[in-house]
Amino acid sequence: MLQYQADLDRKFHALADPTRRALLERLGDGPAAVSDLAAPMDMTLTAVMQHLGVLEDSGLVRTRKTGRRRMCEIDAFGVTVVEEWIAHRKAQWERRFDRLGAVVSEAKSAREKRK
Amino acid sequence: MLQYQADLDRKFHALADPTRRALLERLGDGPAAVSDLAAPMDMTLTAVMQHLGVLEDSGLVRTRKTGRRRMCEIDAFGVTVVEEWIAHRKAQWERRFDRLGAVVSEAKSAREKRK
DNA sequence: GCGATACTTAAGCATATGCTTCAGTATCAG
DNA sequence: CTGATACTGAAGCATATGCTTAAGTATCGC
Repeated sequence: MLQYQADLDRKFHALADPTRRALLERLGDGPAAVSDLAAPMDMTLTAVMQHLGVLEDSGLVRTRKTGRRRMCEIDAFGVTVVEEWIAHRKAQWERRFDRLGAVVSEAKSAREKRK
Repeated sequence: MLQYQADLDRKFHALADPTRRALLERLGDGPAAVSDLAAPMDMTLTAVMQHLGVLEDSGLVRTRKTGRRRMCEIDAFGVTVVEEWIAHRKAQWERRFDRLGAVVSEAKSAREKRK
């Protein structure tokens, strides 16, 4: 549970940066090497490497070294926890709205009866 | 578009903290005053207020002052952008997997033909 | 009115984040 | 072999974050 929270922390944090989201979008088209990812970015290779480090630690991206290049790719299952957390929250809110709705219609039918 | 990115930044950042996620879960049961939210937390009221400030700035929570109390509630539409961003990414990855699948089956039928 | 309640504001502080530069090390290509 | 390429690692630095304490202000309940 503690580990679960830490995982969500890392994943939401990883997603909370426009550069990292751009990297994920680029990686959505397919695997790429660090320098390919860095080329269009307006910052140093080192900075991009650090962002990739955050993404990898969060489990959203996997990388492996081949020769002198490090290939990066999306870990498609990485976002699942995030998706599920949001889905659960929405379900909770909707249950509440349903109950509110029930109360409202009860009140309404009570008014009907008095007629 | 710039504003869109900043909005995602704020929302993902707001969600990247266990205390703030706990506040959202609590608010999922219905509106509550700041001190009610702070009571079960292991930190000062001021700290909880600051977390609520982050949540409100991000558009995930709305608050209004009634008397000396400040009531807080979920803004159910606040997460929509976040949900959609994730949905779009997943769709992108899946399109890619489909194309990969197509390539694989083309190669396979090419092998079949050679038989 | 007046003390208790519910925030509010400001300041301070330790740590984390997002960058940079610079000096490596490990491949690869000719 | 040798120079270019592709990272890697360590510092350093400005700003942001997550907290705290302390001193307000504005209701509320008796």
